[in-house]
Amino acid sequence: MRRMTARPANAHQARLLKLLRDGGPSSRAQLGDRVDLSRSKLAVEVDRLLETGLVVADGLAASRGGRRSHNVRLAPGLRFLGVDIGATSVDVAVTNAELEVLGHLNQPMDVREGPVAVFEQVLAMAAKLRASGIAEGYDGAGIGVPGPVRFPEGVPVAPPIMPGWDGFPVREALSQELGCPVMVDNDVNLMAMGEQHAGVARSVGDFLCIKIGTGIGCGIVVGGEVHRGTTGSAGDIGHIQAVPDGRPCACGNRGCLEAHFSGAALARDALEAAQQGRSSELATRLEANGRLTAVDVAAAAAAGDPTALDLIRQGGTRTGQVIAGLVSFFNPGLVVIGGGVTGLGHTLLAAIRTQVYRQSLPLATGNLPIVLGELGPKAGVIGAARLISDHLFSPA
Amino acid sequence: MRRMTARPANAHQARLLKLLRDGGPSSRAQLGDRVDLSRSKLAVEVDRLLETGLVVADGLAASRGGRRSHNVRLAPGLRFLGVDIGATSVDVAVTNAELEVLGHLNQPMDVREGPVAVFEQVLAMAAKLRASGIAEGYDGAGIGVPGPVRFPEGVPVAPPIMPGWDGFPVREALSQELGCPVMVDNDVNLMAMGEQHAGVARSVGDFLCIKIGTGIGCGIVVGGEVHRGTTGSAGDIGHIQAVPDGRPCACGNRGCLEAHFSGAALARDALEAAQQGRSSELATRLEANGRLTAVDVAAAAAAGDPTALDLIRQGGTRTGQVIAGLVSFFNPGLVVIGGGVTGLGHTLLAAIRTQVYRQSLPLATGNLPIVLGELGPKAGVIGAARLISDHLFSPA
DNA sequence: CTGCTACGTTCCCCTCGAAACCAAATCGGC
DNA sequence: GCCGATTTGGTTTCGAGGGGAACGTAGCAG
Repeated sequence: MRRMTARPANAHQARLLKLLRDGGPSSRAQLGDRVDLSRSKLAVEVDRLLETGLVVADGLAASRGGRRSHNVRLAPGLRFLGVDIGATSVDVAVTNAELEVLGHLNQPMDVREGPVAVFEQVLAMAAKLRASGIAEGYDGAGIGVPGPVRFPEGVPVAPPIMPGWDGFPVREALSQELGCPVMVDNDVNLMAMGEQHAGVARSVGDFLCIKIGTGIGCGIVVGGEVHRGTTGSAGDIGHIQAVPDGRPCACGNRGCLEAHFSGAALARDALEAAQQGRSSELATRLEANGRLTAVDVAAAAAAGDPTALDLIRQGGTRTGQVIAGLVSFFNPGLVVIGGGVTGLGHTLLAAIRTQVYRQSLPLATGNLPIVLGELGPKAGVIGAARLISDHLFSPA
Repeated sequence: MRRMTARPANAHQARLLKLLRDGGPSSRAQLGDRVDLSRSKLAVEVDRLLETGLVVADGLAASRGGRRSHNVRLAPGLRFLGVDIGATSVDVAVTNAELEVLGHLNQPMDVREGPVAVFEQVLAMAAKLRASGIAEGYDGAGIGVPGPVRFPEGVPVAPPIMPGWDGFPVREALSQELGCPVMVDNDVNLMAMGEQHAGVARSVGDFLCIKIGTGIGCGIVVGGEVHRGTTGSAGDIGHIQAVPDGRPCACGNRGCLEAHFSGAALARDALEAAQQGRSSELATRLEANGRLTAVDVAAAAAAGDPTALDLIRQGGTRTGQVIAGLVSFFNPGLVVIGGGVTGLGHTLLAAIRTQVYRQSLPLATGNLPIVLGELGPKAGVIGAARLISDHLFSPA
């Protein structure tokens, strides 16, 4: 099929496209309720969108006591690619224009293999999804990388855990390969956008989204918009000091949060506990798999292993200490916990909550929900799709 | 004279008023360069503003090679009152419409005496300024209080250091007394607005403004706008844990930044040092005045007293630790240090800088100026005047 | 006096919003 | 079951408002 060529001609059309994306098929009347336009102007702009093909008629809606309305919807053939590059795995998904996930693949992969190898993988996965029949092509792609990004250019800058990517023109390269527009952002920001679009953070203006995976980061949403900071490194909380004179960290300092709690730190701690004979549960799993990850700790904790539970609680407490500071500072309306360690579930959440509620000001915590993300691994790819759709659904 | 009765009728007029406020007297052509309006529309709106009396003709400008332009300016008789209520003193200033300070008074006062007593004081100071002839009346007033504020209503909420103020209708009460519109905000936010308007933070979109006075707080500016948080307590960093299991704090926790460094903590430490005979310089000053404040420590440090220098350095290091975390999280383009302890000057600044540059990520600190505010005690009152002018120069 | 430049105003056309108007469905009464 | 009242959705008409360009005006330089 023909790929998306048109772009909204003005802010009104952009607004309408986003309403159709977020609200699904709608009548002109429904659109009119949500946008500040006269009915005549609205009709004109909808007609123009129909002409471009971005929007198509979608039949008559059921009557609600009067004349039935003619629904319109976004072109059903539009397809966005959402890519979430983690430290140790890649997620690729295809969505329609309403950002519903039509297909989703995950593959282990080491980001340190560099952009060329990773892109090969991503392109193969995108091709596989296309081959499965859910997409005839891609109208745009969003991609998240585990490090700071110079957002306007779509280029990673000084990413600690993916040194080979520094300055690599991710946006340009991927756009060339895929033949469609591409936007790049930090993976944590995309997770925040995902939970904002389709998860627990719907209708919350200011919130924090803590992603605990191999590393640890924080998406910051202010007034509905992602805050990226002056150099694109906002939310990089992994190297905030959690323990004075604590463990040495790869960054050169001591006591960084990430050195004390993260997927990587947890795996190290679990290994140590197993080898020192402090946990038979973990030792068994080590013997079975030859290595230990956060998943093993989660399983051991679920089986009631006290050492595993302790590791999780301690990590949660450390994380909670840092979050408590951020909550006092930022006064968010919601804190979302997500990322690979969500499997640790409510043990982790409870430890974090306890610490935050104890340490932050009552005024800031009084009405502050601290919850797990509800989209899991889909948050990142949905956020990525949302990123590119926000871009494409804006005036050219 | 007649007080300001008119308000801008639309967003264009609001924009023009703000341009005249920030840029001083201007010609229609100059305004046209800074606003996206046709020359015809611009002329119409300027004429309407002239009719309302908010704007007046200001003679002809010098020629720049062609026809001379007719300047316009904001009504010269407009007067704003800026009030900055600190924990231990009150600042009151009068500005013209361009927010230039025409008169400024400061008086010691304990905020814990409650709103009624403080208001009496403030009104007396406002009357004194008016009596001096610089104002015939006030067109609006901005007021800063040292605690969280429910911004839309202008009411303090659960302020720790001013318990008698909780829920007191500051905005309404003051508006009644002064007979003009009033806006209320946290004092730290106003300091940030002041430095943004007329100080070091001009033209910086994202910055932090750390105010170290009796307590310690932080104004957060995102995209040029003050971030107040969900419950108005954003920036309340005084109770972030700086020292695990550190000193007990009035808030019930231990190791809060404010318990280890602030005007109050510094005075306590200085007293202890003097009494323990660790500093003859401080002991002399204690004997002379019967008490010690941050000013004494500054003087002792200036005289080379090692204990005083040590106290400042240690405080700066503690503060720097917390700021380092905030910088990693927020990635600002500038950090401004202000408040009562600015007298400690570069000793303090150096300690803060050292700590932040050591602990934060290079990407976040690489191009990050950390500077002292340049407006001193005027920052708060200018910010207050700016707050009310922003309000009055917006469509009703 | 004659260009030249900059400033301000006038005129025309297009856009947009509000309201009247037209169309299509349900509901209720007989 | 028919018919009008009611409700909801969509279209047309009309007038105010705003942008662009042409035009008029005021100062400077030679």
